Amino acid sequence: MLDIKFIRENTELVNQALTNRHDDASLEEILTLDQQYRERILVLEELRRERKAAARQKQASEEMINKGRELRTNIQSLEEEIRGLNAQLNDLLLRIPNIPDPSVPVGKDETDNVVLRTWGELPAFDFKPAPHWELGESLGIIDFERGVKLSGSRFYVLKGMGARLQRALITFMIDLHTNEHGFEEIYPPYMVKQECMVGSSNLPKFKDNLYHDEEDDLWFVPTAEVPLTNLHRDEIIPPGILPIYYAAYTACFRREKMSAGKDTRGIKRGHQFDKVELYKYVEPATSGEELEKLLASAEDVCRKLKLPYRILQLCTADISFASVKSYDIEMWAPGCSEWLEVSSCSNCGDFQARRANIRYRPTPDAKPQFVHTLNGSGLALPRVLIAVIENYQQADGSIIVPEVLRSYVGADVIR
RNA sequence: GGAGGGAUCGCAUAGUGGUCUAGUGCGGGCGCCUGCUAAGCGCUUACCCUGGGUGACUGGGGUCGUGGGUUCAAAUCCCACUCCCUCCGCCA
Repeated sequence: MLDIKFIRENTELVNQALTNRHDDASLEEILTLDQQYRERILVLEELRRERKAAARQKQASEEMINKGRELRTNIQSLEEEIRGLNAQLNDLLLRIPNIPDPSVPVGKDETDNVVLRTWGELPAFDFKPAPHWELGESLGIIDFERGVKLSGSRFYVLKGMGARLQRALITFMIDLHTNEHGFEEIYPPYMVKQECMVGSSNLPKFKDNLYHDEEDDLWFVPTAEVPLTNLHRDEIIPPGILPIYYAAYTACFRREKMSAGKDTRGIKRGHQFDKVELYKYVEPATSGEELEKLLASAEDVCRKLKLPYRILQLCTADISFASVKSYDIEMWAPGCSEWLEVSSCSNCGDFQARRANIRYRPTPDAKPQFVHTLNGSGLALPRVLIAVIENYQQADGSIIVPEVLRSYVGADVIR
């Protein structure tokens, strides 16, 4: 969420940001509401001051009681009006996206993202590389039909070495991030309360993409970013604690309403998938460099797996709602011959911190201020699984297990 | 799922309609005193919104788990919700 004061004082800048993002939200109504709200508050406070002063008198005369009745009526109707204004204002504010950093290229859609660099050699095969859905079925490690039988389209079952390979990847990633990159491992709930979804910017705008349990009003996390953001919701972090680095493995649940019909083949886009997520709470001045470090931590996974990848700088139209600046990591998948997004690393500035009310105290006697938060996948499992299967495939349909995974998998080759 | 108890400043607690402008103790901070790692004394101690002043500062309002309600007046009474505790039942 943006600071209403900031919007008030930098309306042009915010409007420009909305234009650059191709977001159709409007500030006009917000500014009108804000002005009304503040005018009414002033009147209300004066009435309350009168009531307070009167209530301090011990004895109440008939006259005072009558005057008090009148005050009460006025205060109540004013309070109701202000509540309404505030609710409207808040709802609109929650739908305004973050302002992109000036270094983010202005673009109209994802085709304006910029490839910053590419790492590794694209593998050369002396046979036609197969897509993972063919390899997965022939090796008996991915069962699409039974996934559909259990849960419908966009669900699949991993079997035997397929399940094991995924579990190996998860463990490998968490070990890497906790042992070498300074992250603390977190195992969070997969279902959270509504206010968590608001704090991490998933609600109200992206309701359609979330699973929701009606009976207990719990929301299924679409990413561990949600619980990790809310871990410190409504907290003031004491001096000397930041930066905080968290790594969490969770399943992720997405209805994929916005991507209906897209990527229905294989395991690229399911309703349920696994992900190792990296998350940082940092001091505002450091968030720029922390984003670069976050990206490096995620990249390290690709390098250790020896999988070719490239780094994209996302343009203004493609960075996520809460983001100031984002990089995507895409791995090469020779079977389906496309670059697969395996990670998106974002600096959210104080956007989520303001929504979730996460502050820190720079020094013991300083006023609390909002932290900056960053998130990035490290990495998303199904697509890494695809990349491993397709890049490490051999002519006979077997898959070589990447060196760093062998101790976890307990085999050199999956056949 | 059933029955009961509870949520007040960092911690512990007092407060059952106006004397609460929320007290006290501990802890924290600042200072004073003192010939000695102690003790004592004084002051101070959260957050949000909104105004004034260049500034050191300062005015107003709100917050006693959350949201409503009753009342001239609510920490206190009523309703709903959230969370915690105790007991019973069920349970991987």
